[in-house]
Amino acid sequence: MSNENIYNPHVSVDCVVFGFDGERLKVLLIERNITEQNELYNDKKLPGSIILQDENLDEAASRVLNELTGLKNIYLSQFRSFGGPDRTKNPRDILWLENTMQLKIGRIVTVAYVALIKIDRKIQVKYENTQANWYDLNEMASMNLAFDHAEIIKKGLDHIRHQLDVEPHLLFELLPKKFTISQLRILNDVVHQTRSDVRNFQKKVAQMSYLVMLDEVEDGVPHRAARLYKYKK
Amino acid sequence: MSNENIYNPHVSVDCVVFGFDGERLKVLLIERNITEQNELYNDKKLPGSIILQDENLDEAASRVLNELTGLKNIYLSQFRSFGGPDRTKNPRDILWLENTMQLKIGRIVTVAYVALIKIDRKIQVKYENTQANWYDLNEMASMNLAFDHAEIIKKGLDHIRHQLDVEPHLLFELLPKKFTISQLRILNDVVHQTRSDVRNFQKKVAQMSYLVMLDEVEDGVPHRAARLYKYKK
DNA sequence: TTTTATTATTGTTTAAAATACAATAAGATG
DNA sequence: CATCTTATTGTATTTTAAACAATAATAAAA
Repeated sequence: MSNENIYNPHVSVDCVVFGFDGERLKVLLIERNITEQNELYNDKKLPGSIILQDENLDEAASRVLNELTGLKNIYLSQFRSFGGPDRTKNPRDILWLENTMQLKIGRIVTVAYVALIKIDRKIQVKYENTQANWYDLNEMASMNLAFDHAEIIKKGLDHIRHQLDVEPHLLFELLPKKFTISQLRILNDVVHQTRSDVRNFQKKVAQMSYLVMLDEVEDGVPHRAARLYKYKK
Repeated sequence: MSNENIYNPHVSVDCVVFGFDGERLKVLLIERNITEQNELYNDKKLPGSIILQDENLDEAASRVLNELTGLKNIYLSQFRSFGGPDRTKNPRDILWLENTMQLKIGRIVTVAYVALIKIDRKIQVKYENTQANWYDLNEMASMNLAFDHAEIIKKGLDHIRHQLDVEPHLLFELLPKKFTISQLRILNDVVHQTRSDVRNFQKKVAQMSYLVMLDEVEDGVPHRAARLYKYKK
């Protein structure tokens, strides 16, 4: 079809965008509505799409994430590709793809990216009928996800856990600009699946020269307010 | 062309296979001979090729590596994809692809794999005109490599360095079945780009319950022979 | 104002791991 | 037997990680 000149329908990108709500890790998903035999069916998918012919993979990921969520200047990092011949075999997915893309779709190899962002960033959808929302990672099991997106999310989570071991500074991408040491500790524990000691954690933090204590405390808590810090590399 | 039914000419796999010769890390490359305007031109490429339509990525990597090197039962692990629209723009590469594949080739996204193997494994090429050899990683800079294979090798090396931090047991894939502690230490230093202390390393080794001391010593050295060990998980 | 409840903040002791450092033993060769 | 080369081994020190609880600050309730 004519779109083949613009799109490369054999390769796509998908973005696994993580956020942190103060207690748990969340992932950003797009609502998908499919009418199948006059029944409205609703499920979720990762922000992703096929690439353009004249576009490298990183550019494609940034573009697609922006088109579907309005997010800009997000540091996306490629972590894995998924390309089994069966990943585009679900009739519901095929139907949706052909409706959305106006293209005959065969096998698609997708290149997956992860990003860590502050959960309060504004999500602004550009197309009607599209909606993007944060979902709890613990609820993935009971959620209807398109294609092999459940597997992609799981692998993405594995990847950031490793990545945050290697580059601990990336943690601060998930926190608000001003945060308390408790927030940092809870996030750290969620990511590493540990329960760290409050005093020992404080000691570690004291050695982080890139952590700047502010002259402010948190607001709106019904008890003693904690001091705020910011990250400065 | 008719091969499109069998091959998926938009996606390929490439294998970065590492070996260790006792002193340095090596990578396995395929010789490539191209006749260009009656001039014979010689360079190297990674073992890799486009995938089949009905084949997942891991299977494709195993198949292609076997076809080009005779290696079987190699643990290949995917580490990154490369898909810039310019990666198949070199006329020499285009010519070679179309001659070899009998296909009109456009843009190809390649999914790259790494493997660690014992350098004494038999390499047996199945096609005439093809040859596979080990090359020193330190000589990459002065070597003619096809496509973006220089970059892929560099990223592959980065990847195994990280991977070996996380799973140190993978080191033993690179050593012969029986090895000395010196060999293990030198390999470890090459991989981590360190110079470890002989005594401290011995101490670490003593705690590795999966290292079995054999009742044998190395052979053919013009000085005191070192004891041999084997790895047993 | 006082009491109560809730979370914030802070040190010390002990155990484990990493580092620095060199003398002696074993075997090969002439 | 003397010499050369590499293998093998221990101790002291520093650094890092882990275990463990009392007091301070503030908000809310009495």
